[in-house]
Amino acid sequence: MTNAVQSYHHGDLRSALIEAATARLSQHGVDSLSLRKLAEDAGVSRTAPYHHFKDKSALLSAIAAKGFSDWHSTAKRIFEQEDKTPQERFREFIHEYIGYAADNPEMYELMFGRTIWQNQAATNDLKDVAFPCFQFQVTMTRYWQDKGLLPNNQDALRLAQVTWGTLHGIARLLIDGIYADSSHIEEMCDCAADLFMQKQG
Amino acid sequence: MTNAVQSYHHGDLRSALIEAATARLSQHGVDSLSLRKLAEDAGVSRTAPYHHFKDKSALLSAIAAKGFSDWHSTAKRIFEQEDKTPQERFREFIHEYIGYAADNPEMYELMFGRTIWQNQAATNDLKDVAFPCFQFQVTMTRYWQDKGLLPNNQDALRLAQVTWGTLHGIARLLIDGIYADSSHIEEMCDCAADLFMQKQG
DNA sequence: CGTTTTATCTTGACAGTGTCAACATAGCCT
DNA sequence: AGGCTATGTTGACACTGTCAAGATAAAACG
Repeated sequence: MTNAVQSYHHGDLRSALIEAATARLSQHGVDSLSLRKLAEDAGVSRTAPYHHFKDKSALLSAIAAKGFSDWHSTAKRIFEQEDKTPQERFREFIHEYIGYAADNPEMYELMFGRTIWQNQAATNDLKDVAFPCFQFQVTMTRYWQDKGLLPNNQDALRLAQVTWGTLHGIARLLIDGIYADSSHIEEMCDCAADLFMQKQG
Repeated sequence: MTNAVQSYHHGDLRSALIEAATARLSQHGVDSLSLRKLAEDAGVSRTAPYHHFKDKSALLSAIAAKGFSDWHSTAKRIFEQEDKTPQERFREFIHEYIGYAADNPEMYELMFGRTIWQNQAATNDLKDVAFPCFQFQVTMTRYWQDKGLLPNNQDALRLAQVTWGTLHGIARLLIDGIYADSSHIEEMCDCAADLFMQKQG
């Protein structure tokens, strides 16, 4: 694609690396993602990436950051649909969340996996994108509490952690292939939604 | 410990490897767990482990199997306390589940992480121990439905997947350090329990 | 008992990996 | 024009999982 003249300086290696990494990620998974292969994909030597990313973790964080940015947009779009009832939006959000995870398992694994979060390894750039995304979960939760969909006697932050935890847990059970397969995704989502909104039937 | 005479044949290398691995696991994490180091710990050459485990994944599966076995016992013990009400046991189970994950993060990560489950990599030995453990979750769910703690209009399997998913998700958010820290574990557990048992107050 | 089979352990080797150090190039600024 | 700095290069190191081929000891068998 961007292969005009093979010059000493690549021109936009950083973007090329992220692009190559994203492609490889969705096809072969996060585990088979090596800096050396990415460098080769970009037509550059093994250690060139180190001039754009501190280490492998930093590259992965950059990819995940883009994922969070995308998901944040999707979440907002769903939440701000004025023509639908809060309950409709709530259900849609659940289905979309699980659907996103099921459709992009490797990206989800990267975004919410321990690889980039453990040992405080998360880049500041990553946190800057991810934290607002988490915060939005709390904002939505508070809204649904106000609308009477979720119990009002619970702290919004705790409730957000629990409801999000539920979605996260279901997503991971699906993705990791643990006692749940993708043939019953919709039923699981509905079951979760029903459970949250018990009082409202 | 088991270091009598340094003979050509170790004697019980398989157990020694699992023991060394379990120790290293809890201290340094699953990522820094190499067959070579384990072999060295056991005072044996690099490739000796291959006579007891097909590959690295098989060794990890063996460790996880022990974890499942232990957890299954704990779950049963909690569930079968005749002197406590179903509701008390339900709450205790939630707290114990999250507590186990928080106290043994590396073991939990191994047991429920993608490392040993992805690509159908799970050993039959592992499945033989893990599946009854999953099934027990369904059994308990059905019981709690009968006792009126959980909604009776839901399929037990789906409900088990959702409730377990919740615990799993909370555990992972905690372990991976994503927008939740260990200082509010109890509150999160209570919030989850309240949410599940809404109708019953 | 001696012999043979089998389980176990060894060294050697290979293809990978992330990452550092030292050096090369080229574009930019003064 | 000259130097600074961003970017790219090769070389090297320590580490990984895993296979192949040979060594040893214990167990099985005649």
